[in-house]
Amino acid sequence: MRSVVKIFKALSDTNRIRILKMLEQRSLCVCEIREILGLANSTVSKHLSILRDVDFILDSKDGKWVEYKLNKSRANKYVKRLLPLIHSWLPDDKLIIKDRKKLEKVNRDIICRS
Amino acid sequence: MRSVVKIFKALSDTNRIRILKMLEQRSLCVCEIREILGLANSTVSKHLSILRDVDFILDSKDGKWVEYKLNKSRANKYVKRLLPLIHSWLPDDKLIIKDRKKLEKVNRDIICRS
DNA sequence: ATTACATTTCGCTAAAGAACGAAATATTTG
DNA sequence: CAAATATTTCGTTCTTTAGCGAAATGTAAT
Repeated sequence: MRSVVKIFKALSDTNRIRILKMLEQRSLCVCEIREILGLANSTVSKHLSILRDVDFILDSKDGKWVEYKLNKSRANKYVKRLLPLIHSWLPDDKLIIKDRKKLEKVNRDIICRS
Repeated sequence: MRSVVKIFKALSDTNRIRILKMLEQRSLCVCEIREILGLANSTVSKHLSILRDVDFILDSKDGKWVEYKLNKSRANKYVKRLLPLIHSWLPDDKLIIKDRKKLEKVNRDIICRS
């Protein structure tokens, strides 16, 4: 029960949904996400830890960056079902489309100076 | 976007999940749910309005009671996908099983005196 | 090893959400 | 119509959560 509620809580925030939809396009580091969402680094890091805690995303080291990507492993029974649903939803959402446009131009070597 | 987040928010509360799982068994009025959850009438009513607002449940009049039931109409694209998932989840949850046991004995003609 | 820099943790503030009781609103039945 | 009762709305309190900046941590490259 606790874990189900926790999963839904993780999904009940606009910025976390935006993050998941961005990660459908490609892996991203914290500062790239910060740039697109327009939030503080610490806030983005918190959102990512919430998503990671319920197995929606995985992290790995890439040079000085931490790469975040969707967890497609199908190991978590809830994530396995919910990720495809989210993937199929919001195809025409203005905000999501705008995020994806920005995503095409973002280059972590340029924008990452905190 | 707003509606997706709202749907997930509606699902991110233990008592609302308990209500949905109870309604899988049968239709219920507010005071029956109040009895099983052990919450105030007004609190239960609020939870029900949140679930109804996102189309998870429907209400109808039955004598002096308002009957709540799951919305199985498949009209809402999000509800259509999520209700079956929730139905398949938590089959062994202690709390859910206990709720269902109580449900078998609950009689609205007896317990509904507020 | 020192510097640079990406990320996380910490402490705080402001907004949102869950809970209650009491008052208001039906609605049924005498 | 009046009394009874089921439900909703309102106002309040307490807890949780999102957000920030600053400090701490960790890693890479000079």
